[in-house]
Amino acid sequence: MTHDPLSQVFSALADPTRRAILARLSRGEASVNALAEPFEMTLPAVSKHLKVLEKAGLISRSRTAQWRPCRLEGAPLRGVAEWLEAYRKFWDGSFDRLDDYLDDIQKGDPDGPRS
Amino acid sequence: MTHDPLSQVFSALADPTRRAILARLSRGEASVNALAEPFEMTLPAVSKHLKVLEKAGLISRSRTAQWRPCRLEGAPLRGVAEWLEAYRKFWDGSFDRLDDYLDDIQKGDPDGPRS
DNA sequence: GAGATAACTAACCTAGTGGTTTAATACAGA
DNA sequence: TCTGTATTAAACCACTAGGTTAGTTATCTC
Repeated sequence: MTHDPLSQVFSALADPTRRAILARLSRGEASVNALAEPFEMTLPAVSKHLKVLEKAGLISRSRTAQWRPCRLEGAPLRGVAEWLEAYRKFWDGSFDRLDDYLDDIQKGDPDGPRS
Repeated sequence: MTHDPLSQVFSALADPTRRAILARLSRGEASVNALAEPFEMTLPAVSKHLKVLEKAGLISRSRTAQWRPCRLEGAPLRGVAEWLEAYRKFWDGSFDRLDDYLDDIQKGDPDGPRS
């Protein structure tokens, strides 16, 4: 895997188990055991997922006795949001009519539909 | 690996070459050769990246003679935006985190912070 | 100190990814 | 029909990812 930050974040999010972990953490800190409970897989597997999330900056871990509670860190998602914003016009329905209009008046544009 | 749509989209976006291809396509349709030109890698490698993007629904391909022009399809990004929106309060400083957090606790939604 | 509990590491397996080279396919034009 | 161009397919390789089991470390409690 390429290790530029955005790629790491996208890669971390490309797994439903890890997204479920983030969803759980969005409701508050949780221990590894608590996070692993809903899944069929073993604890080391969950531990690996957590390491992926941690390397992407999406979670942080503190230490309380033998527990290492995980906390959601949303900051990397800002990069995703910024990347996504550049493409908003390609998926946001409220732009559809504008796109149609531009397509209409730009028929035959050699550089493409929206150059 | 996982074949749920959102995972496929995130996975497709987790590669800088593929994101660069999307950036290029955001300025209009392009042939495979044109898309491959900025990269060091061989043409079959680019062709594979395009296949990944196509399976994720992020591009479509038409046929004009021996050319297979690619076009950006933004629809799958809406799913990303919706997923991301649920976490906005964790990265957008303009949100009042405590209020949102309390709202979510009261809803007791198990699937995510705001879904 | 002796368990019990929480979490991690190590070693391993299978399958997938990203790249290559070489060969095949599809089409345009002379 | 032959040739050049655009693109994909096949076979292969090194590396990574996601999972397992078994063993280790850290800490609490008795």
